Amino acid sequence: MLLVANSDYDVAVTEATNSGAATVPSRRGRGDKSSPTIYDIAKLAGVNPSTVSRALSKPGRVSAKTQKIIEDAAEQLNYRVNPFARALPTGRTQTFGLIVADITNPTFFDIIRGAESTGSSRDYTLVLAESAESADTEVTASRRMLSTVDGLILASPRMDDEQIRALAADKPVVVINRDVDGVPCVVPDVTKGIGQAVRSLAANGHKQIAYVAGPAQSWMSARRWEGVQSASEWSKLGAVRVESSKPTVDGGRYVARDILDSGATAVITYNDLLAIGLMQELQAAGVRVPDQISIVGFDDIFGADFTTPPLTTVRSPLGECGSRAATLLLDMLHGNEGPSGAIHVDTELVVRGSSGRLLA
Amino acid sequence: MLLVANSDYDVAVTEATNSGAATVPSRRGRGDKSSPTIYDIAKLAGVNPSTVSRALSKPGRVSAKTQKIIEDAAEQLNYRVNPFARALPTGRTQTFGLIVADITNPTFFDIIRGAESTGSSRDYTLVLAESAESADTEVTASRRMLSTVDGLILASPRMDDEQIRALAADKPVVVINRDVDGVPCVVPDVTKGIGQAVRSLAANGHKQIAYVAGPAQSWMSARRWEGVQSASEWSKLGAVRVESSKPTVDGGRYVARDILDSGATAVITYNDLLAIGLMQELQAAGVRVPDQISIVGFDDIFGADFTTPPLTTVRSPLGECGSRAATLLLDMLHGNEGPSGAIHVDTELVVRGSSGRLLA
DNA sequence: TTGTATGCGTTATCAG
DNA sequence: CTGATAACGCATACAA
Repeated sequence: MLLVANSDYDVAVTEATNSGAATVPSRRGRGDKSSPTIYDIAKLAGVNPSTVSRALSKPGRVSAKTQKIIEDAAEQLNYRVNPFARALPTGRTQTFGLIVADITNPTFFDIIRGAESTGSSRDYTLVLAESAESADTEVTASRRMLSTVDGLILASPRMDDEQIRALAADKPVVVINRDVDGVPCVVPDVTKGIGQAVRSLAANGHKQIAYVAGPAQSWMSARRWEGVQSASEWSKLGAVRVESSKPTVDGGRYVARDILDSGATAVITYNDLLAIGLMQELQAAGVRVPDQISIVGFDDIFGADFTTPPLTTVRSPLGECGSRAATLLLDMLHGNEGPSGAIHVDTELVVRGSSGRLLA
Repeated sequence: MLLVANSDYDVAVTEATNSGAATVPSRRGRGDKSSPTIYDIAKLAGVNPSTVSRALSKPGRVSAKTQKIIEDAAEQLNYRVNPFARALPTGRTQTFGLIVADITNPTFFDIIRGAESTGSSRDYTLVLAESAESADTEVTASRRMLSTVDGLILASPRMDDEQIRALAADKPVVVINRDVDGVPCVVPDVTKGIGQAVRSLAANGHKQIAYVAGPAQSWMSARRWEGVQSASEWSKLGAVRVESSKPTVDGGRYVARDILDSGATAVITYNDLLAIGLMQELQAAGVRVPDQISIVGFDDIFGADFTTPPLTTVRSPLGECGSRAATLLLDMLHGNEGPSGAIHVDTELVVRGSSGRLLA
């Protein structure tokens, strides 16, 4: 399990000047080593610990005067709340979870980033776990995590709708990259991006286009295939679907043969990794990209522009998805009701060098 | 803050069969909603809660018979310890921290991965935080985190030695990618990899080689420059140092002009990002790689082989560094003394297409 | 508005 | 080997 620490959660500190000698405020009872508690503050401020607790957690439930006294004392002692002690009586942990299929997959990277940064800006700590691409470990990881966090974000979950709803019944849950009925979702609308991609391809003389599919259980892969089909129909292009073994660079390499056999002159892949592997293999076989075959990836991950030619891709605003999911979740944690339908974010085509005019 | 969840920390569960109807074991006093505690187990097992605690935490401090009874009861109730409640009296959190400069930097990715996986295998949860490349936020983040975790790993820290030692005085600390006196360190030994790189360059006819430096505060960048210097001397090559504005792809682009002006025909960069940006810019200017200029990166990050030609690079075993740092830290947490000197791991040259024979 | 008393789930100390 | 009981640090009903 991995946890991303937010940066707040303690009283502002102006580093009490190391003034003179022995005025070190005496710590608690036993071994000096431990950090100050609300009891120390209470003693120093001349109030009851419970008042300190109120002053530091709830705002405005204490007189402005004592509020200031307490804050000053806290600052002077360099006080920080003990998150564990706080979590015990309240049940709230100021923490939310995010489950991804693979921590090292750059696709999830931006999601993580987005979720952690908006979480952090609202004093929440992100707890991260990966499912190792397995639906089973995904549900166990979720279950386990749910007992430790205040809410949960599921990114491209592989488990089935019913299991997701079961989790959502326990604590607030938000899903990314998939539309689950009855559960708040943030899902990129692929139609715009795919539409742009297919029209661009058509304008460049392509007649037959192939879609390299992702994992069978991937809800998103299905949506993307649908998008490619309908856009192709609209643009009067033929569209064929080619299966991949796994959504990785290697998976892209393995699929090169099938692409060649398909007769397509342009291909859209489920994700950028597949596109990169495919392009490498094609080029290694002497196929010129984009002169002979145009390649369009999906997501615009880190490194998509490292290739030669740089990869044309349908950018999915992963960072925004993570960020909006976190916002949604945090709002729910603060009493707001989740939205009824799914929240859609736009995708857009990023034209780089791997797609272009078909040369006879 | 980000936290990577480990996968254990609960009693094995065999999913009590949904046998019949109303035999749901009654939960605690009030609202049914909460999870079972050791009190529930105690009641069900007919023993005292404290005995349950002993049976579940310490091994062998309870009779084999009651041990089994308790474990069975725990399993039946689907019991999981409450980490917060446990942390309170013990101070131990089964958690360790990792501070990196930038979560999205692929260099740290493998470190994170390595640390989290070996941590997880020993029932520890990784807490991750980033310093946003600032020494100041780095030390505050470390301080804050130190109060929440059992130990800390610092990856490529920017703060100065004294601050690191101060942290290490509080709780176990391990440093990666830097040698700090008096603190356990895991640092790649660059001499081997750089030696291989320079000899390979020399063998390919290069006479003058440039090093593109990283951030001024980077301890590692200094070591790498030293390595390049001494290896060049040994191979009778000239070596010049070129400064970069920032250790990113863009930083690499900006430095292209200086490289051309330097007269070097081969360049080794502080990291792969710089190498990739440099290569892109050079190629855009019509320079052929590696025919006219050879480029060697550092680290072998994700995407280093996406480029054309694929990047030759000195691989730094980042994953192993993270893993060994975690092992070290966890050992220290379990009473073992930290090693006296730094632990060194080897680097090695990965020859790909961006380096080769110099064509007149 | 503030103080008092109690509980959160677990471990640790002491008896028995 | 096991049971009672007091912390751990904080929050909260309730009383003042």
